[in-house]
Amino acid sequence: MSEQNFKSDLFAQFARIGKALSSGKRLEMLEFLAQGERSVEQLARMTGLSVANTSQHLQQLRQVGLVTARKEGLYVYYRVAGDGIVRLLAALRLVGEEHVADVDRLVKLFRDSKDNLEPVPAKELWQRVKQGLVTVLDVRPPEEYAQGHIRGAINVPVTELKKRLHQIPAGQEVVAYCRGPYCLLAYEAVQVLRKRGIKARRLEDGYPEWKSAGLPVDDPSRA
Amino acid sequence: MSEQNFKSDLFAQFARIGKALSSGKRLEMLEFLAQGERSVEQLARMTGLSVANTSQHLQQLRQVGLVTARKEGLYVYYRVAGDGIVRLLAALRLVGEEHVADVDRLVKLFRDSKDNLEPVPAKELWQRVKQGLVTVLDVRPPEEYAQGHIRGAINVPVTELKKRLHQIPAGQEVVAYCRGPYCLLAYEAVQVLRKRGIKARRLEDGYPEWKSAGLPVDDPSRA
DNA sequence: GCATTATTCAATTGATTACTTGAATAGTCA
DNA sequence: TGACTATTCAAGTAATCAATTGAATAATGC
Repeated sequence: MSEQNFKSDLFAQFARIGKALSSGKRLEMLEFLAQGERSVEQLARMTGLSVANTSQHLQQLRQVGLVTARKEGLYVYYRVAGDGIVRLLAALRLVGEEHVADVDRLVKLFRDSKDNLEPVPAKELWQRVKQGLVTVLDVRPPEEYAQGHIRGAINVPVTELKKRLHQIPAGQEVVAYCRGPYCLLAYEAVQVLRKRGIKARRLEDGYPEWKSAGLPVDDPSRA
Repeated sequence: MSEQNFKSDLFAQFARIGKALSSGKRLEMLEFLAQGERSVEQLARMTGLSVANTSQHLQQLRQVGLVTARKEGLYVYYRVAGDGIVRLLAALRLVGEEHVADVDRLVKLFRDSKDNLEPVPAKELWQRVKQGLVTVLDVRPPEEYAQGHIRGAINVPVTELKKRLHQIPAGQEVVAYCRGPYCLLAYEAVQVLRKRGIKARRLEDGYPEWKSAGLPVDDPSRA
């Protein structure tokens, strides 16, 4: 095989991955799947697409190896194929934020409409967790928490936060996190906590980024 | 703006970048541009596309901010918009190698057909350069060398290597590098050097990856 | 001004894509 | 077994994309 053929064949393969990333709906699905596995119906509900359409998008993702599927009973559960995919999505996000004006505009609009004070970078958080200085609060739904979470985090979904405030250890700063940098759950949680006089900040990114950075997690599927 | 709208708008923007990466020819161009700036005609020759077609691909890349253009006289020179793009390409390559069976097959075929002994990782190379233990050899054409190269590297294009062997310091190991992990120039150089009894290896990646990793370069455009 | 050159624009072609609809498959539960 | 469910498949439509072709821009040198 000549170098020219090798190269164009190879780039054609990489382009298949690019094509899989060329749909906003597929990106949404990937981001959701980065939390843990999901059935087709869950993904359809979440993206607002028809089930058949969702299934077809998932098969495109599967064909290029970005997700894998597992059948259990009537349900087919999809999950991202590895941490490399989360890192690819992060690189895509970074390029978007740096070079696409519209992304910058949207993110600014989003951040300005929220309380964006003091997001905590992942590494700083882990330092402080090791020293026992901080309570890590996972505000995602219990199903997502159950599929893996930051080591030592406690789970109080944002929907139940007001009722379950007593579960938050007093006298210590709280850092809340959720699905990723564009997930609103942690913003909400921080607002709720601060209104009640609890010192609270949010993690800069979310669980998938934490995990793909190799930071400590509790992941029952690997235990 | 509701969270749902925000998210779909945002992912639609990221999808535009994915779409730009969904063509093998565009990926080839990006990889070539990662070496330094290039005119439209150079890129057309290099990809085997017509000039008009090349121009249109470049405009797609420009629209999503992956490349920028600069006009000088009759020529328009394109370049990648930042190091983040090189890292995005690297993440794409990694996912391809890990999850796409065809990529793995192609790469194996390619590597097996070449002498692939002992590629040197970038960080190891820089350790040894600092200690003065190794000669770094840039075997790309002088134009590419002139646009930036590994700090301290000497430039002998692979085409002239046999004639200019005397320029290689004797008694010291040589590490050759070129454009990237799928570039053949360094393989060739290693073969030539070894045939003449010079201890030689190749760098694992190429110049763009070295630079985007923040390792030291000599880059006249920043001087 | 005029010819030349690099690049871009505009219109056209055939191929590919997203989504819908309705039917087929495979597994569960009574 | 038969009713029911989640998922996938297959066919059709409208929209989008890659590449070609020929003309239009802009910069250079005479």
